[in-house]
Amino acid sequence: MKMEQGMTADDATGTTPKAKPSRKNDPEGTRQDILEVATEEFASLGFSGGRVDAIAARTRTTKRMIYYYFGGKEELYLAVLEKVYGDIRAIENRLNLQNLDPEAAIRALIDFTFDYQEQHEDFIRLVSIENIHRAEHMKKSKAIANLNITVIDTLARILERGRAAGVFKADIQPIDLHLMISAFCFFRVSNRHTFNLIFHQNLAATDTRTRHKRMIADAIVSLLKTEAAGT
Amino acid sequence: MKMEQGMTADDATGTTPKAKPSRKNDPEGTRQDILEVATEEFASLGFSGGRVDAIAARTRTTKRMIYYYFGGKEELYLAVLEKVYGDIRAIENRLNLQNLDPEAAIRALIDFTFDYQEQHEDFIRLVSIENIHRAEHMKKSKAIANLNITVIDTLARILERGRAAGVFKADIQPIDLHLMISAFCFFRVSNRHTFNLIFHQNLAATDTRTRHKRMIADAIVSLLKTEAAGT
DNA sequence: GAGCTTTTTATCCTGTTCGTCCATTACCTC
DNA sequence: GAGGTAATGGACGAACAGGATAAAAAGCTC
Repeated sequence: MKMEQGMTADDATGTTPKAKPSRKNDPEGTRQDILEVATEEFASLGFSGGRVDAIAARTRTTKRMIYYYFGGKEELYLAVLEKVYGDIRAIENRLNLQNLDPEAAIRALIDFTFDYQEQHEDFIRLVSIENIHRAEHMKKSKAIANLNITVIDTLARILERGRAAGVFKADIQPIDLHLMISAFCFFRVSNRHTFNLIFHQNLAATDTRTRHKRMIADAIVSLLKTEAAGT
Repeated sequence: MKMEQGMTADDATGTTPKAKPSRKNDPEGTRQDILEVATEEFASLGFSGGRVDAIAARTRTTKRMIYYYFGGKEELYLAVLEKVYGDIRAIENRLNLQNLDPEAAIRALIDFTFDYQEQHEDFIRLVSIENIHRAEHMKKSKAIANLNITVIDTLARILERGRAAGVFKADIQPIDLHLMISAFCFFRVSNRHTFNLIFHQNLAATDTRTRHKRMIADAIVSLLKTEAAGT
């Protein structure tokens, strides 16, 4: 005979008179708990590879609660995506680079992007995963569509100041610049495993990291300072 | 009553006297057929998302053949990986850039990389997928480990010539340079979907493509020509 | 064409996986 | 504390997915 949770000592016919465990309701807590575990699961195994049962098992609650709070596997995955995107945008929006001189501002922005991507592998993985799915889940998200994107604006202002000051000569669009910066920082993390395997390098090593950070910053800055050559 | 394949006209009790279809054996053909369909399936849906049954259905043969020729889902996936990696390396190895002047050689290499990635989305997707799996499948592949990688060597020689000629002043390692080029070309394709969605751009558009190609080439070249600034 | 191996087809099996049903307990309001 | 709503737990089910079994046809060698 098993001692069930929720039984009172009186109910128990066994010889272990335990105090009633007495369940505590914690809606917001369970929600967060599920969301955190789900983030790890999906970031680690992808949407198809992630298992609802596995998530439930590592939660302090049960699978039923996932469906109660999120509706289903896909909605849970979407909630995860919205959370991680919300996080990075929130931080980006707090960046204040307008009191630095243009080159310093660009370097600071690259510095931030580089470090953030390096430290948030889960984010990188989730974005990669979502691209494998051709962003089909993200397309359904109103939260992500309404995210306030300030990086492009920030970049535009820096570029403008740089051109006005005569330091930046190249005619580069803010979005393209953002793409170039993101590409490098992202790729180092996202493609780390195959790259390490094929080229016998360790992209996670500290010295490699600092070298790469300087390289991408130098590349961007020298691009901006160089007059367009024309093709 | 159904008319079954393999029935002779005599066996058929129906009124349609068909000639015996008579099966043809085509081992290599079947193998290739499976491999091609599997490439599409895995590139499109990932390893976990890809379905053995779905592959079999789009093949002119049956699921049993997949197990007969490849052993299982994972081995089939590995065969796909080995094929696409083999393809790109084979082409890379045929590049001949040593009779171009250093800058032209670098630009030609970037041109090739850019176009290849742009045109082989399946390759990009499979590499992304494999990175989500932390390259655990690739690690098991002897074929990929033994691939002859010449890009780094090619780059090293170009850099050397450039430095000797006094055109390239920066002290950049070949692998790092390859990383930077790959990162940009790869990211444009791999992260196309989320990028388009968030920044309302179309990274697949032709004008965007040519603009980006020039930008990455300019960035690399100006990096190489610039003296290291130091931090 | 006999005998053997290779290639192919059709059917079945078992564990997994997402999702649901139903009952129970906590919490809040009056 | 009565009664209603929110939150929770555990077990069940139906579809699916990877793989295995058995047997037959094709092709090769002598």
